[in-house]
Amino acid sequence: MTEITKLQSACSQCNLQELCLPIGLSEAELSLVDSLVDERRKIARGEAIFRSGDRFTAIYAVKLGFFKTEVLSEDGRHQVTSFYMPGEVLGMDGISAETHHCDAIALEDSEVCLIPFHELETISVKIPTMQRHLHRVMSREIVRDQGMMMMLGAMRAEERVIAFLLNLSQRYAARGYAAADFNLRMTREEIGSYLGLKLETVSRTFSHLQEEGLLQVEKKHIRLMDAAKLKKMLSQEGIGR
Amino acid sequence: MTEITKLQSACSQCNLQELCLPIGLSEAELSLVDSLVDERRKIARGEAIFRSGDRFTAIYAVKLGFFKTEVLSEDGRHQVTSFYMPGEVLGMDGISAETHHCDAIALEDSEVCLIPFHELETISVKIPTMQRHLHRVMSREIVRDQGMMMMLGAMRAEERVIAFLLNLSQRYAARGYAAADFNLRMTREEIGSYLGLKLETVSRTFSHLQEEGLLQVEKKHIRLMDAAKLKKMLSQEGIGR
DNA sequence: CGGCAATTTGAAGACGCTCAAGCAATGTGG
DNA sequence: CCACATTGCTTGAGCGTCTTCAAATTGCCG
Repeated sequence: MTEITKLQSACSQCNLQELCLPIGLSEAELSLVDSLVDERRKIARGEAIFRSGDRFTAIYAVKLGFFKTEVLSEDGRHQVTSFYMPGEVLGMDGISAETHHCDAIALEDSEVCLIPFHELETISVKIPTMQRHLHRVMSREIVRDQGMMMMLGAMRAEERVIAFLLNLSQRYAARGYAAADFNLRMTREEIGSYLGLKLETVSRTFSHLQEEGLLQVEKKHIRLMDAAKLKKMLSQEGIGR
Repeated sequence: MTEITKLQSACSQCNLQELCLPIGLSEAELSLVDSLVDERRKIARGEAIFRSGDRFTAIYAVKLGFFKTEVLSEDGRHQVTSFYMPGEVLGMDGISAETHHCDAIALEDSEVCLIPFHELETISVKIPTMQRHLHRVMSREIVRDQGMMMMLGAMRAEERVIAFLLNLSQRYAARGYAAADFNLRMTREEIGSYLGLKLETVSRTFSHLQEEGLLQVEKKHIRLMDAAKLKKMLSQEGIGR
C-alpha cells in the first residue's frame, strides 16, 4: 500500500466522514483515527470482503460502491439480509463469535476502508466519543433489523417493495443524490431475496406500480413519480398477515 | 430499595452470571460491576420495562421471568421481534438514538437487573473484558436478528414453528431445564406475530405436528417427541418461498 | 362462578409461488 | 464481426399455502 493511498484514505479528509463517524472529533482524535484506518481495499464486482466462517478481524466502512450481505443456512437456502452504500459500516456480525456469519459481496466495483476491530476497541478506551459512536452504529444495525423483521412479518408484497424503494430513496438523498431518480445496483432476484419474495413477484409489482403512475421503471433505472402517495400506501394499507 | 435487595442483586452472587456476563472477571472487577448494577426491578405480568419513545438510560438483564419486545409501525400494526428469558439482555435498541424503538413487556411476573448504560460505558473503559463482552452481546443480537430474517423470508409456516420450538428448547437446555418438555409463556397470537403467521396457522401447525407424533401439545405445555427428526425437517424441507 | 380471553377447527378465498415461454442485453468464442 | 450462449427481466396460467371469516369449546382471572 503506497503512501499516496494512505493519504487518500485518511478519515480526516473523507467526504463521507459525517455519515461514517457521526460527530466532531478533535484534530488530535481524528489523527488517532487516521492511524487506525490504514488500509483501503478494492473489491471487484462479485467478489467478497469476507465470507461466512471467515475469522473476524475488522469491520469495514464502504467508501465507494455497493454491497449485499447474505446468510446461508445448512441446506442450500440463502437470503440477502442487507444492502450497504457508501458511508455505511458492515461486518459487525462477526464480533460475537470472532467469526463472520454471512457473506459480504460487492454488487459493483467498490472500495472499503478496513478498520481493525481490536485496535478500534483499544482506541475507544482513549476516545469516549469514539466508543459511543461505535455503540450507536451497532445499535442502529439492531434497530434496522427490527424494522426489517416488521417488514418481513407484517407487510404484503406491494408494501415491501414500496418500503424498499422509499428506504433506498432516503439513503440516496442523505448522500446528496436525487431522491426520486436512481439506479438499482442489485438484480430482481436479490431484491426478492431481501424482501422474502420471488423475483417474478418483484417484477410484477414494479409493473403494477408503473401502471398506477407511481413509478417509472426502465431496467435498473427507477423514478419515483409520487413519493408522498407511496408513503401513504405504506401506512394506510391493509393489515396484511 | 432495601439493603437486602441490593445484596441479592449482586452480580457476583448471581447464578445466571455465566449467561449474562460471559467469562471470568477478577474479584476487583466483579465488585465494580456490582456497584454498577445497583437496582433490581420487579415487573408484573403485562407491564412494560420501557415503551417505544421512552428515553434510553439503561439496558436490562432478565433475572427472572419472561419478556417480549414488540415494534409498532405508524399505522396500528405491531410485531413481536423477540422473546427474552433469564440471563438475556434487552434494551440495546435504544442506544442509537437515546430512545427506545420497541416496547418490552413482561409475559409473567418478572425481575430485571437495571444496568445504567452510560455508567457501563465508563466502566468498560477500565475493564477491557467488560467492553469486549458488551460488544459481543450486541453483536449476538445482530446475528440473531439475521437468523430471524432468514426465517421470515425463506421458511414456510411449518418450518418456522419448528425452528421456534427448537430454539426455545435449546435455550431452556442452556439454563439447565428440560430441553424436550417445557411451557410456553406466550399466546398463539404472540407466537404468530413473532413468526409472521396468523394465530390460526400456529394452532393448526401444532395440531398437525402432533398428529405426526413429533410433538405433544396440551395448551401451553409442549413436549418434543422427536427433536432429531424435527431438526432434519428444518434442513431438508422444500426451498420455501 | 361468570365472563372474557385463548384456542381449536372448518370452509372459502386471496395472495404469492411454480412452471413456462419469450425477449432483451451482455458477453464469449469462432 | 457475427453466431451463440448466458443472464436478467417480463408476463401468463394454474396451483398451493396461508389468511380470512366463522363458530364452538375450553380455561382462566377476578
